[in-house]
Amino acid sequence: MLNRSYRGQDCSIARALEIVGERWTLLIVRDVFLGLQRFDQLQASLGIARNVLTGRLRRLVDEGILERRRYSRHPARYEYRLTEKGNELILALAALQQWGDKHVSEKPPRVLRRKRDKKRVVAALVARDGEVLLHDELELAPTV
Amino acid sequence: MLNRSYRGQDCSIARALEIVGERWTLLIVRDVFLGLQRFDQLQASLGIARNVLTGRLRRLVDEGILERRRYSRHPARYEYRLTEKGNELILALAALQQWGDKHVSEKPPRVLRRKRDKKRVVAALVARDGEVLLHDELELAPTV
DNA sequence: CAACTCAGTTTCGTCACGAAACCGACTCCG
DNA sequence: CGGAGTCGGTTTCGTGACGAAACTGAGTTG
Repeated sequence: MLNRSYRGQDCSIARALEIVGERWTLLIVRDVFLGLQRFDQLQASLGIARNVLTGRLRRLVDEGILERRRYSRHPARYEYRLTEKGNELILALAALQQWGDKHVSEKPPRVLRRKRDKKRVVAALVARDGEVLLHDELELAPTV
Repeated sequence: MLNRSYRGQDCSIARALEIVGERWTLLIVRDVFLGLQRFDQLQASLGIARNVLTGRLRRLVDEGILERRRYSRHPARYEYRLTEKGNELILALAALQQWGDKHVSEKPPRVLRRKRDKKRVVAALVARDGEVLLHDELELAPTV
């Protein structure tokens, strides 16, 4: 996906995709969440071209999704961490993962768990009373 | 994003993004969910090049996310509907929207509501006991 | 019968991407 | 003390996806 904007779209989905909708970007966030934090680790894991990785990391840092921190001077070496803003993308990743598990993967290779007791965790749409909803009970309404 | 695959990635997120991670694709799904179902409506709403829209719609139909149905013969005219598989992407869209609402939009232009009582609905990560979780309580574990 | 609608297709130039080589600072090994 | 290796990139170059706009063809409307 290009970094071009979706001009004329007054929509949070479009705004979000302008930032994280480029090719590779969400996979980089996934890998950093999984613990890969250095340039060469990411490059090896993703098989992404190095110049493209450079660009994506720079963009993610500019947008406040990743934080670039030096873990060694002499020589200067850097690693990337998720910021709070970056961590909040986990929900979207989980939703995509669940959809992929159900519709395109044979066997889900990874599952999301609660650390405390290792019980499975799912992404869902919930009302304030805790009810989990299906799509036909939903509507997307403009705010007035 | 290109329609090229993320080769060598055994990951449902990557699998999902191979299908819906191309530029425009998720915005098309959003618009169809909002009720825009004809070629020219989508083209006008998105400002997408017509040849690109043609390709995206074809791909979405091939993948079973949209269904192309004739609503008029003489002249033959078609509209696009979400399949069940397509409807299940709403959760991922909602997650992206929420992230965009919080981090990049000034005022959320649209909200997700329960049809029945118009109460707000949110995407969240929930354990089986109904507890809503934050990212630091989560881990992504390989299935054995 | 001319203008308009709808759902595309064709053409063409540009720009983002992928591959691979290169670079500079530093460390490790013999 | 010299050569290989590591890390985090940058540079170069060819290809292919995209954007813009014109065109098409079947049918409808005034």
